[in-house]
Amino acid sequence: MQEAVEIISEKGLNALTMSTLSAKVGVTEGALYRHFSSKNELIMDILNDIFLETTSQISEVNSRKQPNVAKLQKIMENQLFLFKQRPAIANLLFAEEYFLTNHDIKILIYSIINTIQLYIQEIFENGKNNGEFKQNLNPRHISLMFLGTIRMLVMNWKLSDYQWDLPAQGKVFYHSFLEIIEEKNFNQ
Amino acid sequence: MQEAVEIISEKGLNALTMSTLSAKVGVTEGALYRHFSSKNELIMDILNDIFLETTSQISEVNSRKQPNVAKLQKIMENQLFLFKQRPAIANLLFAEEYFLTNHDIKILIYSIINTIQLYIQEIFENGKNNGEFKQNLNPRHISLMFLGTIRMLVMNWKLSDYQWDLPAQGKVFYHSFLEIIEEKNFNQ
DNA sequence: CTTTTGTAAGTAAATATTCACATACATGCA
DNA sequence: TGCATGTATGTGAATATTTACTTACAAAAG
Repeated sequence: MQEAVEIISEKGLNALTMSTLSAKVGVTEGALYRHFSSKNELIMDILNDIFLETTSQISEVNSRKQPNVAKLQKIMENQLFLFKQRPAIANLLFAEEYFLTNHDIKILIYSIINTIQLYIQEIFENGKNNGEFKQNLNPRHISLMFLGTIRMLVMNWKLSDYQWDLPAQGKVFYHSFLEIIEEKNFNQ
Repeated sequence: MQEAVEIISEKGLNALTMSTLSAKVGVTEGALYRHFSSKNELIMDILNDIFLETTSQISEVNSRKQPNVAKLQKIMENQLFLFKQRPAIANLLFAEEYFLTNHDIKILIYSIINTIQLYIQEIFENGKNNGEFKQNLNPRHISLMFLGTIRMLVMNWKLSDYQWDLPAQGKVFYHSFLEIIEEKNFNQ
């Protein structure tokens, strides 16, 4: 699974075939089928790992005793750092198109993104009740905008051939984002 | 090219092969090569059409004598309507992952998205100078957020199997978006 | 009679998956 | 300790299918 993630990170989803994977691992293709009943199962196992890793990271941040503004920043930071370290994660999470014909994988990606979105929505709800964020925010909408911004950032990053630092740019964007959603009169 | 777009709309990018296309058009595969030297050329020709169509639509809106708030709404409306009518356009524009290994196509997609982004950035700049939008907006950042929101919306729509109306939801989102960027004291 | 457009039948390479067979290793039993 | 047995893991070769693309030849059209 690690080697598969590496292939995707380096050469994209299309490059992940049972042949290239077996070559990279150093076994024959048949050996792979001792551990995964199909290529789809392999991909779904990887996605499940990403699911666990991402959600545990987010829920850890979520449980902290911090302002919601700080939580949000930390989540964005973590996520972009993850993408920087292992671009395959972004490749997989942003590849609905690729798995259009594969129902199970599509559903899995959907539930991952959905779960993340709900976590973030919760932060916006709390921050709104808190008085940290403006009262006219729609938590659901703003959480989707937040994720959309991250996605757009990652897309630009990929299309630029990873020429600039993703987490650093993320920070800049986060401040722009905060600028428009934060309640200025808020005092801790 | 029309038939190709239809295949992508109905069954996704993976379903577009020279074989399926020739069957749909009603000719042999060889005949396709009388008109397109390669599959990549076919895709790039389609992308170029989308480029022209989209940018001409946007620049038409841009040239109107309207508040920038209205321009922005019209552009979002047009774009989502386009995606609704021909989902292939969204499939193609949001498939960087798919074309990761194909440099020319990647560049083309990049330049399309970039051009659109710049158009929108201009609207934000004008609206800011105008007093329509808040003065603390970063036009570049906010335009990417705007596009990211559209993209997220389309992604959710696709993952939901097109079960809800994209332009209608877009309208709702646009109002949420406006809520946070609009200068409330602005009078035409 | 030359150019365009088509066909029919091929190509080689790549794809995921399967098969019969081999090896390694741990466990249980004499 | 020595041997048998079962299970996990590997090999190597083959499978059928699909892929983009090509080629030799024919009709059609200006």
